[in-house]
Amino acid sequence: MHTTMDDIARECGLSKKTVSRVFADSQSVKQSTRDKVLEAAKRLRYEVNFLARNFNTNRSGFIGIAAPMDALLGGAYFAEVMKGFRRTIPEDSEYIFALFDTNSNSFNNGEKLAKLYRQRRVDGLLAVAMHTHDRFVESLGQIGVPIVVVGEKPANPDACSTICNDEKGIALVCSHLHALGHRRIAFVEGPPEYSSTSRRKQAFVRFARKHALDNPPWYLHQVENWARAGRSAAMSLLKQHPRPTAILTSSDSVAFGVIDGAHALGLRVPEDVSVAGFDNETMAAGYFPPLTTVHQPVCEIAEISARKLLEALDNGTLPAGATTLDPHLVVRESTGKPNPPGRKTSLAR
Amino acid sequence: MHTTMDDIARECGLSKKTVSRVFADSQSVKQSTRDKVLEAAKRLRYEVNFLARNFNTNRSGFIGIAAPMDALLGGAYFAEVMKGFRRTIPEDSEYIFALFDTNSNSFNNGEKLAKLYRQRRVDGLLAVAMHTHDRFVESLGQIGVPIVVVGEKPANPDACSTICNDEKGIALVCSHLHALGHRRIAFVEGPPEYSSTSRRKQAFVRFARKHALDNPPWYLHQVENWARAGRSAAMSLLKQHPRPTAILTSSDSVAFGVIDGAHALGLRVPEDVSVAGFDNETMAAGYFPPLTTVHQPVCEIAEISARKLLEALDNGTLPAGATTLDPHLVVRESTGKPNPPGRKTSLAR
DNA sequence: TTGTAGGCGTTATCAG
DNA sequence: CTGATAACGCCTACAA
Repeated sequence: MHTTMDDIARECGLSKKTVSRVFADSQSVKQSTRDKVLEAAKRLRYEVNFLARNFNTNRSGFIGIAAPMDALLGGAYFAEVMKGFRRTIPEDSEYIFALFDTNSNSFNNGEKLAKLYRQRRVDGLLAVAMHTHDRFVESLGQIGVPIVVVGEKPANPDACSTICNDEKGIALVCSHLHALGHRRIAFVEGPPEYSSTSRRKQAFVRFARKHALDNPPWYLHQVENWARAGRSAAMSLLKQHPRPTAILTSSDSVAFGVIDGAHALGLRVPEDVSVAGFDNETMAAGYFPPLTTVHQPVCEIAEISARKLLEALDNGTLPAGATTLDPHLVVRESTGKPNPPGRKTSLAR
Repeated sequence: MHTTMDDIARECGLSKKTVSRVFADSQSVKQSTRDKVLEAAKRLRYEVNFLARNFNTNRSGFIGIAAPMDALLGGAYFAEVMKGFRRTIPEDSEYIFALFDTNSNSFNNGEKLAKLYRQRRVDGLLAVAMHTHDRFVESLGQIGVPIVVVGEKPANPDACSTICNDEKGIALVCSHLHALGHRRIAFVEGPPEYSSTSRRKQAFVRFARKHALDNPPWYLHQVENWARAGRSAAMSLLKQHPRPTAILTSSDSVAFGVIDGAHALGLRVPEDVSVAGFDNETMAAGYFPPLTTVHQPVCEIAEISARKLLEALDNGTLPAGATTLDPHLVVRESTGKPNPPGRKTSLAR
């Protein structure tokens, strides 16, 4: 059927093993022999049979990308992540990417992923946008699958992950708002399915304590889902007295909603209330007003994750714990000085 | 190292083959034997070694998705396509998706894809957003790789593809504009890298001829790239005399630019000029004004493509030619009646 | 319903 | 630098 190494060997009057060496790129082959083999291979249209090679080496050559596809696939986040992956593991490398949806039933308990590994269908895994309730990292750690969690931090401290320094990010925005004169800053926290959400809230709480902000408990608001949740959160926050002069959110998506909510109440952003987000999503720059936010180095996070995995596939050992990358502040037009206390706001009119 | 069928066989006092039958889901195994095997497998944490199975069956179990990743990954189009794929080839099927970037150097000449197949790394291929200059379909047809082109139509009429009925789509918008009273309709054509672009233009030209529209040659405009190209096209079109009363584009992206261009000239849409697009992108509904456009059944196109591939993987034969799905018109606010001839337009003021 | 023998195409071992 | 022989773990014949 297909040409095999045997055919090439016979054609060249060599042993199978020598032919094998040529394609395995081993050094110990005379140049003339190598040329002869390559010529014959070209002539007979020979290609290495990876099914056989993989069987032999016990490696599939596939790297799995595990992610909640429905939520991620249309977004810029995943596009950036993939850019980072592909930059580090290029098309012409020995690896190919395989896609797995973590939202499928069997995934969360780790069953499916454990199978993937025991069945030798993937050599390693990159887990993107892992949810806090996803259990596969634990299941896999036990069987020794190389897995790197991208952008989130699993509960298990030994798990290998690469994340953005959320504490620093929050400190950056908070300091920015504080410097502008804000002392009543509210925080709208997204859903707890991502580990970053709670890290960001905790960082905010620390900042508030440290700088003795005038923050009553109801300035902390947790919202259910991304879409529109920020809007209602803002409306309830902004009806309170005293009203916060700035609202910080754990994600841009929520911040967009907060801005809408403020507008719905007849408040101007940033004149009446400043709003800041986190993530620097594509829409952030084009929003009205353009959103002040924290930029996560998503592409770099992906690159580093992929590099760690590649090294693990070579060495057999994965560095434990989280690598942390610094974000930076992007100041746009949604934040400004708070209204002087005496001045009427548009809401009061 | 890993548990093998031999271990299970020994454990159960059976032959390897019987164990094999259990996992190959063959009927001819006594229930009690089957149970014994499954129990032992569970106890010893046995999983079939797919590397061995694949080697033996000469199938990888991977379906390749070939696409220009940079251009597609952030967009709603790819998300829809993947939704269709995953619906038809679910997570728990025997197949896994592998990703390939058609923009990589080696791809266009078909070398890389042919290799993928000859090396047995993929069983079949789904080509998304194939460019007209991509040559891989031809190269692959020759070696008999099952490949389905999704959403575009390759030059080779024997190639298997699933596309939207562009002729019908154009006829729908054109009729809509014609019924509103438009007789001077211009067409802005996107870049020729997608086969759909030229089909749409040709359909427009046919309509214009058939209905004897008053269309001078300069009403046809080809633009280089999607972003901002529509804008300048509109500005040059709308400065001509007589001015078109409606502008149709071969894609929404271009239509957005056209609207911007009209606005930049101080023209109102649709009062001074109607604008219609094609694709019904996510942004279309939220644009100002909301865009009248043609909705492509992208998800269904992907589903049908995947189904055809699956059948080919079973039967060994791929249906030749293109399957065509009907689009439908989505009338929004960017189209309206043309200005009565005598009335001054805002441009003339 | 179950078992035996052999082969799939590569790489590993160890010898020359 | 090259070669003979033996794995690797499963599946396909065919036989019992």
